[in-house]
Amino acid sequence: MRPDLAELKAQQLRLASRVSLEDAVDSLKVRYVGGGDLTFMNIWKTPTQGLGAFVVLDLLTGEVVDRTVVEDVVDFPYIPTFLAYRELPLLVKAYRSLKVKPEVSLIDGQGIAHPRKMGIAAHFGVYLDVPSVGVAKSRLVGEYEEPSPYGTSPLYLNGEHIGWVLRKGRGKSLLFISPGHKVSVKTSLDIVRRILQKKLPLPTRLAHNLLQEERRKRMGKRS
DNA sequence: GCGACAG
DNA sequence: ATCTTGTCGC
Repeated sequence: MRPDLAELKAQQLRLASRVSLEDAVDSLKVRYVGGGDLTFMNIWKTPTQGLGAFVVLDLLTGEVVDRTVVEDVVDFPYIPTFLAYRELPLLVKAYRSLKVKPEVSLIDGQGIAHPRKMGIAAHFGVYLDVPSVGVAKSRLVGEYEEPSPYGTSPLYLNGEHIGWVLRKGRGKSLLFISPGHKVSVKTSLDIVRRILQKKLPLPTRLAHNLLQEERRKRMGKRS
């Protein structure tokens, strides 16, 4: 598959103009928070079989109220800044199969912390018109000062404050947080801080665990 | 031209 | 992202 990157770039710019950074969610009142993630049967191969998962957590009771795993062929390579074209279809499929929809979705990857302000979390939010937040384990773009242990520092892109870098614990594990859609820069951080567990927000971590579990089940049945 | 580059 | 558990070091 030879993607037309110039065309996709133009599409990202069009979508970026539709992002809203106004809060449709209140970080203190939000009850249902979702986490979405993907895994691949063989990441070295494209196309390959992929699994997508979504978990919805009820912050009031601490219980998981819904979770789904879906499967499909993924036929788009990983190209930096075009991650959504590889992962969004499965993520959307997983989201749509939920019975209980979250009020806000946390997506593995960047929100507006992207060269064209259209990371996968922003793309997801605009595409479905739902609130979303990007949570990445490493940097794509932006400048920041090293956060002190247990601290947070702003992430800037061309002088604009577009997200946060969070350091959990004394090691050097960082978390890059930015709004996707219908969430402000400030609220994106507040939501994540409310549910941070170890290194990742709990719903994201649960989706990740669910996928690893599901992945090895299916690997055994097919080789 | 060179390096950087989410998952 | 995957291969992979316990183990060494601050």
